[in-house]
Amino acid sequence: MKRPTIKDVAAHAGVSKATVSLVLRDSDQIPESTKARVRGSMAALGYVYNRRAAEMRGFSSRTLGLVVANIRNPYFAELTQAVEDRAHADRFTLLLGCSNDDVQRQRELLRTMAEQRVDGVVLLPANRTAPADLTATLDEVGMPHVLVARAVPGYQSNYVSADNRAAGRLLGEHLRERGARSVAFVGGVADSVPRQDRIAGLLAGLTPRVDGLAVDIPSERDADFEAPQIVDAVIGAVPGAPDAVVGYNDMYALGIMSALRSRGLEPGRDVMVAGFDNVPEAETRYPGLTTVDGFPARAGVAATELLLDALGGQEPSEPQVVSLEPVLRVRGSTVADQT
Amino acid sequence: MKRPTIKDVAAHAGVSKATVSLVLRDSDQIPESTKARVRGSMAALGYVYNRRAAEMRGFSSRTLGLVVANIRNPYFAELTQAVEDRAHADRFTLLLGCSNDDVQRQRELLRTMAEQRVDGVVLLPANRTAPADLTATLDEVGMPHVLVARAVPGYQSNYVSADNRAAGRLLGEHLRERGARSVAFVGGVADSVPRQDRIAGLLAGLTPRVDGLAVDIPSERDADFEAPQIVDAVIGAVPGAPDAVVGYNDMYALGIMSALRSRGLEPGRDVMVAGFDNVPEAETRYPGLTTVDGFPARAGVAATELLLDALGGQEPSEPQVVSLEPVLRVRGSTVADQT
DNA sequence: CTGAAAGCGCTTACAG
DNA sequence: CTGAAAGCGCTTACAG
Repeated sequence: MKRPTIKDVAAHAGVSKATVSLVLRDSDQIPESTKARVRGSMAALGYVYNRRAAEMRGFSSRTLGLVVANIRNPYFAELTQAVEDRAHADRFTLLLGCSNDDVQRQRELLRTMAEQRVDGVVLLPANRTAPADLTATLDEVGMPHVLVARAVPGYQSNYVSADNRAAGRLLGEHLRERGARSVAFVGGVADSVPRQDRIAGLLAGLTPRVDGLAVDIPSERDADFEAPQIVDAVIGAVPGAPDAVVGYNDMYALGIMSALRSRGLEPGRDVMVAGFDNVPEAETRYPGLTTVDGFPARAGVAATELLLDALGGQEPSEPQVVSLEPVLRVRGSTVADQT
Repeated sequence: MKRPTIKDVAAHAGVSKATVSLVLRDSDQIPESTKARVRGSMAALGYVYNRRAAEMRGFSSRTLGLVVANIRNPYFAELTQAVEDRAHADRFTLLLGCSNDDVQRQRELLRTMAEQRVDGVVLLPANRTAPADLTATLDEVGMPHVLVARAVPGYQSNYVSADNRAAGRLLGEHLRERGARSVAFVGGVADSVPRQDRIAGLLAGLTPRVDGLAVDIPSERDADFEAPQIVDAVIGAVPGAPDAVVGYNDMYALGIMSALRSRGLEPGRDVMVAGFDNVPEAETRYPGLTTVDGFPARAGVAATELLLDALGGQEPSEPQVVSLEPVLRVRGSTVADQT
């Protein structure tokens, strides 16, 4: 029941282990006749290459780690898919971990990945990750890495993200042009960097017409998309409804649209709604959701390529920062006669 | 720049490699004083345990593989998250692969996972997977595995899935009670087993009131949720609209709801809409989407536990089949006065 | 063109 | 209580 090794293959084919190893790498030192015989033995025995044994001779494990906060947000799912695609294209296998925005769990996952000897790791940090967490789990362990989507203030490293401030500004300017006078911001964890950046940009874009948020309702945990309670709060907090409700991301915004409708308010006509990310649903729902594209697939690809580059170089090079220029997608949720 | 090994730790602490190894496993043969000293050396050197080297002495890699068709469907995302959670609880790390419903790519992924020596694999098979594919990539390689969500006809193995036929029947009976006389079925790949089961169950539930589908529009690829074109076809094919449109899954159904609305038809009032899976959005959208709960998280947990059980046993035991009893969730998309 | 030997970083009997 | 030695499945110079 034990798995066959090159030793078994060698015995079966009547050659040495070294020859089998050379056949595995398709070396041109070995004549085709021998290769064919050895390959026949492999097939006959059901031999499977043990990459992890090979790795011990100094080879790369050809695995990358990906730790995400969760995978249920379509933005993260799309990013995950892109990282997997890009890694697969270079024949890397992906180890996946979901931290569920739990810093302790994130630490365990990063540690395990180091023990598994991944070549490097893409990290979408859990909310409230401290720089010291990453120093301990990444730097001290000498694991090449790149952060994506969420910065960790005070921690220097490779980093790929949409420019959240610019994204907020685009949305703010659009809402101002559409005549918004009071704007509510809903969802996201209070102290998260992307949230603060989005709000700061939004306010910059709204000025001078609006000089602050009418309502600002963060959520306890990031994947809490239970918009109904939130919308109650929004509507309750303002005399009449605000002109516009901006979700921390599209998932919140879509929830808000449904909640408004359940109260007889039509998004785009009675209240403007907008989000961030441009998840696929933002386009296909009716009315379409105005949002700022964060290019999750591009972010995933860019992060993976940054990581692969870092693996190539001997010297730990300067931290690279890639900022994706956001693009506004105007749809029916803010302009009633658009789809 | 090379990573420290137990040899380095041993030298630093003035003990033998064997002692370091015993400290790693927290053996009670070693006095606390020695342990403390050795651990101090580990910390000082930044030592990271090399699990893959340890594995070569016959240890498990403590990794599981998960290959899914894609991760963008929230059903699969939820299932993936559940598998990761359950694996993590037993201190297993997950290797993730996305086949994108490409059989060739699925084969590569399974092969890589075998080479990486995962202990076993959970597979959500790509559409059109042939039994021979799995025999070659799983059985001949001796890799413990469990299929989930989609059966591969003619292939015997551990299998976890919702009972799609029962799910279809529940929905069919519900639509019949609601007075449906013509029903369109939309989305999903034509020859997929779950699709055929859902339709068969649906028709059984609709009989005798309805004796066939008014329209049946499969999609080319599984993640094509572009409902607009599909809805055109649905509406174009029937004199007037059909009474009810059933999506192959909730993603199609949600797309249909939006598309209907964009044509001035209100789901639940003018046309009934229903789906399968009960993704989170089905509940939070307005109107809520009537659907049949397929319990993705439970399926993921059950599959992982089946796999972990199979790893424990020496003998390859009889294939286990777990069928999750579906539950109908009635919401506003078929009953206008419900939420 | 192919084989014998050393070594990757661990663990595990077996001595002492 | 701790060390020396063998071995897990590979690869890589080095001989022949």
